[in-house]
Amino acid sequence: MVKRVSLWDAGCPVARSLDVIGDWWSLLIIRDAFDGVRRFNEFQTSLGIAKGMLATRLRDLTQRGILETAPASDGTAYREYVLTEKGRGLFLVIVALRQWGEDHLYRPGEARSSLVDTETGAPVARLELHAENGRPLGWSDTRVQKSGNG
Amino acid sequence: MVKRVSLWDAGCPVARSLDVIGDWWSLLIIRDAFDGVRRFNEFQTSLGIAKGMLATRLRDLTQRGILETAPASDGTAYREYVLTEKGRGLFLVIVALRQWGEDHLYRPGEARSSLVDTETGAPVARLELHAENGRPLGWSDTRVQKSGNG
DNA sequence: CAGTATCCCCCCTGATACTG
DNA sequence: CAGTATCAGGGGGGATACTG
Repeated sequence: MVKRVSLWDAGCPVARSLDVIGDWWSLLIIRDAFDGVRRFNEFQTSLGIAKGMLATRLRDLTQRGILETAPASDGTAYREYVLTEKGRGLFLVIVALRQWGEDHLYRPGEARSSLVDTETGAPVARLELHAENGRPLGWSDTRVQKSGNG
Repeated sequence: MVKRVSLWDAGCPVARSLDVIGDWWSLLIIRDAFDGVRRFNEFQTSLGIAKGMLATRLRDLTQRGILETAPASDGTAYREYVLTEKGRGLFLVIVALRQWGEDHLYRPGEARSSLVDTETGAPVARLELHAENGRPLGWSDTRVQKSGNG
């Protein structure tokens, strides 16, 4: 972000997404937002981020339509930061990152958080890609069809 | 990466993943690798990245077990960079980023690449989260169960 | 609590030149 | 082609102080 080189115009949705949220802090802020964090100070202590950086990131994410501010729910004069619908659309990105981390970045038995179905308390099913007809698809079963850059 | 602050130890798989691939260039390199890019120069021209940066990133990703080098398939003395199984595990992260970009970052009719089923040529199905029993799950139907930091 | 303002360093990143 | 080496800059990012 505030990118020296922008791949926005490359015609690849992956690059364009990264242009918007592809920096270290943004996705962590968004992750916290999904976990119910709403206040400036909550983000700050949760992430250990410098206040100035946090203010900048919060402002950027708001300008990009990923967060929006709302009056504080506790009646104080402060703002709260909540995900917009566009921001909530990033849920699967977070889930995919979580799944990969669980798969490849932990030693067996090492403590970690997990995502569960609120209704049953059971872990959610693994994320999978499918074809139109429901057939499971691996990376080698797909191809990027270019109308611009892939 | 080469992070001043590391959230590796926070017990959150999302943070740990971002610690490994959470910078601008890494995911773009990985995206290219999924698209069949293998050679140093291919990456360089495809991304417009500086050679020094590319060399560093390639080395980092290799050290982290996401890429590995192989002898050039054309018989030259050079190396090729290919995804390991761990690297291929990032497929769904790329797909999720692509889907979000398509959903929220393009004007109607704007040219962009898309992911299709090689066998049928049809676009892949939308990525979705499900419960153990197959019920579709939205972000509000889930909860992060902490055993560490969420 | 929720920021803004300031200072400052370091490293990310690009550009260029050089080597095998 | 596939890198390595070196230089230079800009801004990401932390720390601290200040304000409402």
